[in-house]
Amino acid sequence: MSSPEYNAMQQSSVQRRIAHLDMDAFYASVELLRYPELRGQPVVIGGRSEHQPIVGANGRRQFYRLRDYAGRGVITTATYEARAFGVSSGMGVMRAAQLAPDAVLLPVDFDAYRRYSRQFKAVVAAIAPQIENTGIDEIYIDLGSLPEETSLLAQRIKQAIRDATGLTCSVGIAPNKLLAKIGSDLNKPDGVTILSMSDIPGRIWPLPVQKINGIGPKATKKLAALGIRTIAELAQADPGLLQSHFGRSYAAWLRDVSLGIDHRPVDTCSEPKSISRETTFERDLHPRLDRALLSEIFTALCEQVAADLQRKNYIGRRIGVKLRFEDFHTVTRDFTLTMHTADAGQIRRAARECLRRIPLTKKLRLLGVRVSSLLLASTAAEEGHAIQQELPLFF
DNA sequence: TCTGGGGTCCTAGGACCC
DNA sequence: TCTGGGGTCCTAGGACCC
Repeated sequence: MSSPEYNAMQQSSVQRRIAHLDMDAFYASVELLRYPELRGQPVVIGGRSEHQPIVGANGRRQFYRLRDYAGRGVITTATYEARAFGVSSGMGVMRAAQLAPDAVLLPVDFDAYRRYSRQFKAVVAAIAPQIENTGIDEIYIDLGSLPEETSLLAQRIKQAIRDATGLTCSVGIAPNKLLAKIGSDLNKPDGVTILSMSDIPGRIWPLPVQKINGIGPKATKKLAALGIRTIAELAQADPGLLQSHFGRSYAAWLRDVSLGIDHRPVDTCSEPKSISRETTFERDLHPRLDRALLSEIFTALCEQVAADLQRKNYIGRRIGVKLRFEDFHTVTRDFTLTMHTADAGQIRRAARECLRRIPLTKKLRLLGVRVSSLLLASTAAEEGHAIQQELPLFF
């Protein structure tokens, strides 16, 4: 790209000031508040739920170690000490146990993480109210309307979070979400990174393409096959080549992000699109021989989804199921009702119809139930939407 | 010793309608 | 026998994210 073209790109829109705030090793850090004696040790969160620490005869807590674990499950978070052994989130627990057998293993406690999540978001909102939720442990913040100098503002937000929760976070501040997100990762943990468009050649282009939010393992591999490994190489790539391998719209997006271009707004009021529950069985289940158990699990999932909908005040019209077979092949089916519902029985009947359309020839590993095409129940009532009534039992 | 659970967004074909 | 283009909804799958 020629320099005038590049300059034009930089000046093409009004400068925004957007922060991406990412809590450091969030789940693990919350656990360390509860078990401060583990600070400084390799600790991982994950696996199944039976690994609560026990209090020994001497009154001291006894923790499970990774080497004691057998079975399914993945690591959701690892402390930086555990990451030093090569353990990372998404990794199978058994694989992690090979890398760091002495690391402490703790079960996930989502209720606790959600409490801390609400707390840190409330703290930020008191300083900068324009917040987009993007996960339990991260947010985007639109700082545009605040007068304060950028680095002071970042430090003030970080300090307020630390005072209120005892937790640290990393912050990236940039003219758009793409760069803010990359920035928050550049100085982890407990860091602040401020980027402007003029930092792109020096600080963004040397990074590997997978640092871009939206370029995952598949795209990284395809790009590598074309000899493209860094964002600089992506920026220099022939647009025609990219288009022939990735299609027109993804190729155009790749080019934009390689130049640091991203016009997405900070979305401060998003509604959920779907609500689901799924479970991976402790052993693969046979569709016929384990039919009773499967049926029990299936009913429970439908009831949980219905309860989630009701608690969050949503009704949905599209009901879906997800099956994963022993070979990890995954299929989905869904069905659109004529009316919205949050009723467990209605959901179960529709989901049952979906299941009937899947040939069950292999053992099952996972079963899930999903409701989408959601509507806020209160809105629906005001606007007179039809809501599916419970049918008589004999129907 | 494989690979959790909760999501979002995109694509693509077919039905159906104008 | 062959002949449009566009829009929307439904469904299935897949990539990606935390």
